[in-house]
Amino acid sequence: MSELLNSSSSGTPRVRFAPSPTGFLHVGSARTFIFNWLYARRNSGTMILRLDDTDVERNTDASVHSIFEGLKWLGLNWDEEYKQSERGELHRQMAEAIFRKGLAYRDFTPAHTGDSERSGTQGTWLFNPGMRELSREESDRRAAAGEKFALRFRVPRDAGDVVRFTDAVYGEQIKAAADIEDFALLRSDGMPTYHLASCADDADLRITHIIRGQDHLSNTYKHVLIFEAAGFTPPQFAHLPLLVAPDGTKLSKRRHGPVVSVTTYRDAGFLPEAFINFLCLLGWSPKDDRTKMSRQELVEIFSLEGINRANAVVNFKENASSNASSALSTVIPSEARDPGVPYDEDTFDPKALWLNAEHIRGLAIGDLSERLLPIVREAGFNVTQERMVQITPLIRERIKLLRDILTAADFFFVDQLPPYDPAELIPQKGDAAMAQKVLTRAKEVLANVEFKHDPLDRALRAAAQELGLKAGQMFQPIRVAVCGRKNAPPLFETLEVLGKEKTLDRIEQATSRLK
RNA sequence: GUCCCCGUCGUCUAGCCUGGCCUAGGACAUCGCCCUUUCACGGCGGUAACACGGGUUCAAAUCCCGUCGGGGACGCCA
Repeated sequence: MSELLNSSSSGTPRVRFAPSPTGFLHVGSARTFIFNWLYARRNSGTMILRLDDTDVERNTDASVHSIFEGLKWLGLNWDEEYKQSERGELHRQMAEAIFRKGLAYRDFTPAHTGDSERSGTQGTWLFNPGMRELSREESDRRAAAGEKFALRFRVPRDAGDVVRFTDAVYGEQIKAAADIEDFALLRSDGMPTYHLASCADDADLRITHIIRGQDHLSNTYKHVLIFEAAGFTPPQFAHLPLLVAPDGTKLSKRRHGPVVSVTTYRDAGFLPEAFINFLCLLGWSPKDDRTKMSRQELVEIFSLEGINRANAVVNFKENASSNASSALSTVIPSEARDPGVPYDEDTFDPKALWLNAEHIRGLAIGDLSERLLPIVREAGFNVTQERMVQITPLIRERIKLLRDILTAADFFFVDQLPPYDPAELIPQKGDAAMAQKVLTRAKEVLANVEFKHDPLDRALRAAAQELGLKAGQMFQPIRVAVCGRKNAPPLFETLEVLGKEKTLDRIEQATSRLK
């Protein structure tokens, strides 16, 4: 019944992402943003970004940058933006209103006292003795005398009192008021706490759906209390299962390293759309067999019903991440990083990698080459756009991360091939002499053939037959001579793109290496 | 310690609400085969899960209870 009233009266949804800028944007936060965004876009709603910067001590500009940077990369936008620190007046007004109704009281207990006694005490702390019962007169007198106090919510204490709400994901939630402590609304310096500020803003901004991490599920009882005390109907809640590390604990930068930071994925060469796709599949399902989905597709099919309740593991390699890439701390701007330190593919969740490769394969050549070009140039190679367009089709199905272009197509970019083991030139069931014979013949043949796929194909196959070799035995030495390794794109296409001059030059060099 | 949440292949998940169509489906990873000039892509196939114990029922992954396991919250942090 209440659900009906709520949804019919709320009009278009208004959702918000409210990070506290105390660190880089991490993957869990990004997912929360995405789910909110998807919900807003799906239902023609409004997406609001609110910086919950109430904690002056811990907020940093760098963190705000990191959040914006991450969201920008993901291509996620928002319609309204607020800073909680600029809305203090609103928060105090709500506190005042609650206090005047007698639903909050002043607590003159000095701050930071409960720490040690709490751990020693059996059972839950509920309130500081003596404060909840203080008469209004005495409370006013002490406040007027300038005594510092925190404002606490007067949680109902009658037997049988309960707080309840319906969560779109976790269903009916009921908790005995006796299990909720008298939480603070205002600190003794007059600043609002998170609970108060958050609720005041959510009410003021007419937020209709609060979609956030499940770590807030038990805070929600307090929020319901605040909303109701201030005379507002609480919004709808939808709590998301947490993203956890392979060890089952909440993702944290300290413990798990850069794999929890969004910019790490960007710098490693993930496609934003693939990364979004991956994140969506953690804790949400389209309920059919689809896995690869475009942003548009996600907007079309996203719904709160598809969210599940169990925590989802981001299956990265813990050791690899903390050792191999600790130097790549995401706090350091990308320019400052050592480009020589490669991202280890093994650190990432294999499904993220696969999805990325899947999205890469789905990209048009022009699009992909445009994304590849800056990476290649940043690595110090001089490559034209035209050339990149030629190379791209040869590696599109061979890379998982954009940065893989650097290792997959290196031989196109350099003048001189890095040293390789001449033994690689020797074909299957052959010897150095055979390799020598192949390369010598190849040189002659290639000197007089048009460097296009079909003529190359015909000429080299014919040469193989002449020499009494299998095609593979013919191609392998040439491939290694030209690419510097056995595993490479198809030979004829490669030769065509590489050109006659470089090809002949490299074969020449290979023959001398064989000696 | 108190309260809350969760528990299907190694991982992400479908199925659970509305018991039978589930000898539990898909995807990634892994293994094998095929395709093939290498690699990759692609195709085909294999290994692999209802945490456990009790109920209820003709019938339980699905409903109930308990146990165990995991996670989260209990701040004048957010």
